Amino acid sequence: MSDPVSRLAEALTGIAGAPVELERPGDAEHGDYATNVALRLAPTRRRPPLDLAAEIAGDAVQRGLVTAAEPAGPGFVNLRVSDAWLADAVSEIVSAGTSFGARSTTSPERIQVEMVSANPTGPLTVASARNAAYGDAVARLLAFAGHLVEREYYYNDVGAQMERFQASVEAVRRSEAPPEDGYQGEYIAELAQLSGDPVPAMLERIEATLERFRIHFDTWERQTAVEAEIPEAIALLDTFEEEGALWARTSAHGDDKDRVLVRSDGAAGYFAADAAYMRRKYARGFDRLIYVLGADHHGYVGRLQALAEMLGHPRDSLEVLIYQLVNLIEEGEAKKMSKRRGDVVFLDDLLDTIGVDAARWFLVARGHDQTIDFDVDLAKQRTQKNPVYYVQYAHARIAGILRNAEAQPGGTRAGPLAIEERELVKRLLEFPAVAMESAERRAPHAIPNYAIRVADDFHRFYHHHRVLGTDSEGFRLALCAAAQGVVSRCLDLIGVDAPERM
RNA sequence: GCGCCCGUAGCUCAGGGGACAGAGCGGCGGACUUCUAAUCCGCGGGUCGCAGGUUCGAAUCCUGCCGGGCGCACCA
Repeated sequence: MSDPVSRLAEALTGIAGAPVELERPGDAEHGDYATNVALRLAPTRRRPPLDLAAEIAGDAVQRGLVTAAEPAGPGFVNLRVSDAWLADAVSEIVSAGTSFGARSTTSPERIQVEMVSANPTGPLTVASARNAAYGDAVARLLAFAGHLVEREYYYNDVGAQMERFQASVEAVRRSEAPPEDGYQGEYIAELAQLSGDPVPAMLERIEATLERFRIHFDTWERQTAVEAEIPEAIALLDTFEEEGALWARTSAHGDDKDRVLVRSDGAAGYFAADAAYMRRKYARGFDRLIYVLGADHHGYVGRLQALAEMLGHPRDSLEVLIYQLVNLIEEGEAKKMSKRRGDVVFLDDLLDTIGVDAARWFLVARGHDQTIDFDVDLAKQRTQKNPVYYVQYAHARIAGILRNAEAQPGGTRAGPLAIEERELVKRLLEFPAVAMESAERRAPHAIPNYAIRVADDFHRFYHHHRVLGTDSEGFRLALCAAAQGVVSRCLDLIGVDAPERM
């Protein structure tokens, strides 16, 4: 896939003889684009950077790639593109439509993203919501980049936690107090109204919440189904017996220590289920497995990678994406959330309060390596200040213009492009690189960040220039259409609506 | 003790080798006969935790230290 900027970079690469990356200088004096290729090349070419820069600049202008190019600073090449180049770029964005910036990968893979996977012992909390918002945004980015992505939810349908949960519901049904270490909360009482196993009902509720959060899971995997295949998995592993237990020699594959597969009491350990589950995933034909886990699970990375290797798969075909936790702030103090204690914020409550758009934006807009302090009381206020509305507003404004337009986008412009027009076009042209890097780094927060910049440039353009009824109407309509496409794509990549009206 | 993450403006955070470090919020002051003022414009605000190192160049990479968060089960 190509776009105007990467084609320019490729052409310059041909001139320089080394990969050229174009950046947008912070200072307008430095032109539209700049490259540091001369600085990088200087040591190996044994020439002063500025000489090289001058040479590259000269060639670039001579070959008509840019209208101006000059060496600058310690050895940058500053480039200026023509209005015509930018206008052509706008048409290209418009005609590319929804595929602008898409399919950036050169090697499409079949990828499974396993995320959320919260035990069905209660409604989803804001902690799981971050997992969901982050994991789904990564999944969307990967799909946009050209991969085949499936989302999976894994849950325990047996085990101590589940028994406690079921016993808690049973207790309420018998009008008794919940067991010690049991679960409390209104939802337990609600489940007690129904008959039978509360687990399927809880799962239905979780799925409904996730769908409301605009996340659709392709598959749901149960622990019992996975556990049935433990023997097949163990057969593939390097194991040894010690003190009556069966161990996997994960330490030979980079893990800190070996892991128990079968306990001395004969019961299968959790790691055995991990192994069986992973074997099953690979057997289903995925090229890449992505696990989305909270920071409290970062200790799993080593053992999961070891497992992948022991099962005969490349270590890097398995990725564990770790995001930092969401802290609840109450009266200025961080509290660890506990579902059993009941001091949690449920995702549904958050959505009732601030809505899906603000919630998804809020949870994905900061880096996943950054801990989020979630202040319940501030959530509602914060929503009014949420930049998501700033971005959505840009989209709605454009929709309004296009609604009122009688002419079709495209066509000529009158006179030279205004500074606001040039800035907006260049901003839109950044999108393919932003989307690609965001996908490759599994860093979806770059998208909302970029979307703010686009909205910024659009609002500025809007304020300074009228679209309809001007001599440049055709071009400006195309520019609006291009901006609308990029904004709506950005919002879609993080699961936020792009409203036609606000 | 060991491992992972974080420390950038009053607050919340971007920036992950390049040219004077950015945004939002908050503060102050301006702009609506207009395609949506949920907008725009201006002002103020920073020893990029500390100390070394690598480099032509470090907020960015390396080492150590300080501070904060999260983990280190034959639990699930």
